[in-house]
Amino acid sequence: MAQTGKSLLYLTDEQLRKGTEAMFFAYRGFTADPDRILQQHGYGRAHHRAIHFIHRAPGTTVNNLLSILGVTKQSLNRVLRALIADGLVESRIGARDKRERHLFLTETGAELERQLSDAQRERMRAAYRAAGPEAVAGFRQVLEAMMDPEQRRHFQRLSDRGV
Amino acid sequence: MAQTGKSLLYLTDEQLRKGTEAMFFAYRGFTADPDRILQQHGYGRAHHRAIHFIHRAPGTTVNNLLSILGVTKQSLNRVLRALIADGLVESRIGARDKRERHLFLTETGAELERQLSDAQRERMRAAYRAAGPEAVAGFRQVLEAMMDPEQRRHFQRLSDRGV
DNA sequence: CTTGGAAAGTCAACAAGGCTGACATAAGGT
DNA sequence: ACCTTATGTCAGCCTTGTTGACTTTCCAAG
Repeated sequence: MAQTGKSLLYLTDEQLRKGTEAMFFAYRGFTADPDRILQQHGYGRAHHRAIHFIHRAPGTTVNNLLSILGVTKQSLNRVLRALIADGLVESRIGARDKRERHLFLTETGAELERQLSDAQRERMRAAYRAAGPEAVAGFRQVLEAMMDPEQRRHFQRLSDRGV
Repeated sequence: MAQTGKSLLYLTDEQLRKGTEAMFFAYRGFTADPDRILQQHGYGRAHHRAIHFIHRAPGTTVNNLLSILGVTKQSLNRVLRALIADGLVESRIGARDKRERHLFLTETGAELERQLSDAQRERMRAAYRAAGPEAVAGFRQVLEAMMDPEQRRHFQRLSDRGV
């Protein structure tokens, strides 16, 4: 908005490189806490992602989850099979379209989700608090601009439900 | 700075959840371009990381690289072996301490590094430009606050050399 | 000068989680 | 009746992470 007349020093290669390195190191921190919890349960990040988005969009179909996660159905299926077998996820046959499976977290699944999101939220909260509200707004703006259009659609669709 | 009297609405669980999802989707975009290039060369992200940090800190030792990347030496060694065999990385025995290997990019390695960082930088530049300088400052603040202390030390040490 | 320990490399084995390809089943739509 | 879609599953492969065990090289302290 008010950037046009300003210095463009923030677009130097050096600044951009710092941004990429910050992303790299921050993402490691971002996943560190959940990773520890998941390991105790014999799960990995793939399970976390499935659990997270099933929690966020209960009753989502497998196909929808596939397009959010951007993996193959074989890959997702392996993860879902484990979560269903362990009683964390329930798969219900669709009422209208009986080919579809609608996915839900069981109480056990919701419990693990809570553990994982609590841990991740705490780090996020600390970072947010340390940086302040304006920084957080900027953080989100840049991240959103960095997404591929399809990913941005998913992100915004999820946000719209939640706000 | 000026946040103390402000609304704390930016620290709600909903805002924090959006932050985590933004990180997830943005990181996918962040790695998408280099991933495509790497695939053409038969490499993966592990190779990219090695190449990036060898470029950033030419002559770094294997041990130093290990602690930046946070993987095991066996894992890194596999990657380095391939890069050395393919003539992208050169490993020179230390002058002072001959046990150490100092790592450098060859001209071929530097060429690939340029390709990769050009691609990644273009996406970063577009995101930065779209978001504006204040947003970028906030972006970096939040990311830095999200890092583990050890990762932050690495990040800052690299930044200090470069600025 | 010997010896302990650090730095590095290597081999083997394993697991997670991506991928492709092929195929089966069920059910909706034309 | 036929085609397509949604899902699941089997088999096999790759990358990249892990642990454990072992060797070689070499600095440095005793």
